[in-house]
Amino acid sequence: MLLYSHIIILFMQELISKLSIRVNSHIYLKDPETSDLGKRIVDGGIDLIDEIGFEAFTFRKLGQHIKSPEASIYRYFESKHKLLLYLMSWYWGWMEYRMVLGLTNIKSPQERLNIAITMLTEQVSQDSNFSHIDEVKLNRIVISESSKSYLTKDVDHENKEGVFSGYKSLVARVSDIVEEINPNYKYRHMLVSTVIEGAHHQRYFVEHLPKLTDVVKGEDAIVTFSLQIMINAVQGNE
Amino acid sequence: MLLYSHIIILFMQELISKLSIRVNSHIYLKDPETSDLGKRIVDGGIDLIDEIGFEAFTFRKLGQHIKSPEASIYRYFESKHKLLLYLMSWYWGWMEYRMVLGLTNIKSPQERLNIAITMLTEQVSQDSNFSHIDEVKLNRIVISESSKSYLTKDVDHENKEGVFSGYKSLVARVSDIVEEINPNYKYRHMLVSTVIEGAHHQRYFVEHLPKLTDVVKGEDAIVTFSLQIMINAVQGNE
DNA sequence: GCGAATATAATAGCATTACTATCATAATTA
DNA sequence: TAATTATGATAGTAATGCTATTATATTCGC
Repeated sequence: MLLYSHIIILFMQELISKLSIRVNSHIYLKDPETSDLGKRIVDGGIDLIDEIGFEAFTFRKLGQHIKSPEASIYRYFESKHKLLLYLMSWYWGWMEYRMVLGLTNIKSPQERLNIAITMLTEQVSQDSNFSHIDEVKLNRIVISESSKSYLTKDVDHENKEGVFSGYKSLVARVSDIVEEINPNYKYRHMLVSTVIEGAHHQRYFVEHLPKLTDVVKGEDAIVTFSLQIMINAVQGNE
Repeated sequence: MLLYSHIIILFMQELISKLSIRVNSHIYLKDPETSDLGKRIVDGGIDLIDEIGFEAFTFRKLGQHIKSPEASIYRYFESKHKLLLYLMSWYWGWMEYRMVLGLTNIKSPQERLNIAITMLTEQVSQDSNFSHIDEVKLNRIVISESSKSYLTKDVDHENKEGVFSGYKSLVARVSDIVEEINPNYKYRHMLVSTVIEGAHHQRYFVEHLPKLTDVVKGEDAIVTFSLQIMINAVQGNE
């Protein structure tokens, strides 16, 4: 029986490794998943943004990094901002995928919420199922750069094109679990997006502005804190 | 008696209007409060960043806006990033000042926490006490640009110079109230910074990504939500 | 296997940005 | 009134954020 489920898991992994995360086509000019250069742009982009930060990152530098001309990169992405949107969108798509898998067959909504929030707020480790992308570096980029993907004057236009739908869909999915537990709670989307964004900020603060956070020995304080906030809010008396 | 306190308030306002918010001297090359041009740079900067956003904002455009040469602005601030730091630092200094005033003579720590969180999360209205700065516009800038002031590769260095001390001191002050109410709560700094940042993000979402938040008729949902999170966490059973 | 289409490389160029430098003139201060 | 200091006017430079052009690979249909 144990062996049998093990085989199923292997089969699923085989299946998953051939799947790719779908990213809204308005983000790119040419789908980077369809070519070797495209993948090198994405991988190299993750590498370089993680290393030097989004402000210092340029397509010229990326070109040097992956040994391809700057102009070739522009055939895939209009601007570095669009590349960032691509990375964020890929990340949320990947997260949602993992979450759906992690929640299958879990009946209790309380347990589902626990799993979802833990997944969203814990430190990410490498996922071998999605070949070429380094999820650990990507997670660091999400932590320090994701706000910049929507805090711009183009948000409204980009939002209309659906570039944030991956994130919104994830938030909606978790909010639905909250609703299942307590249909009277009025702020479920607020709660979920606050906890997700909050956890990212706190991870950044731990590294760079420790006075703004709390480090507790022997536990992942950010996960514990996030779970507490969620549970207290959903089961709250008000 | 009522008239007497009214006179005291007028006297205090008179006093305050002559005070100015102290900003860490590492942020500027020359204190903008000391000259007419300096004030025009700050005011015009607030105006223009609010209008076109921080990405599109340049010192050349600011020069045209305030009808002074670009090079003159560089005598006050090294870069537009430093100007942003200045604005954020001023804002937090102003907030802390208002908070201290708003909390004087309030004994109950619960009530103090309520007042502090309401102040920090509600929509800002014009404060005539601090002459030349438009606090409403500045609050919009804090909402949409403040994350960019620390999400850079220079954080650690800038943090060492004390550039973020205004924000940290405010967070510490509110965290102290939390400690007063429940000294066993382990995550007070996390809680406070999450709620402040979270409220800003939620205000942004209401305008631009409404699917990520909840709008409730007849109340300021962001303030209510923030207060609930605080109270639940501090009085939480865990 | 060959020609046609398509993708990439190599190179150039151009307007804007992010500054720095210089010098003249105005305002302040000793 | 001279000396200092602040501002204005103007220039210049390296890097950024692109677009364009042409040449060379690579892939695809037949």
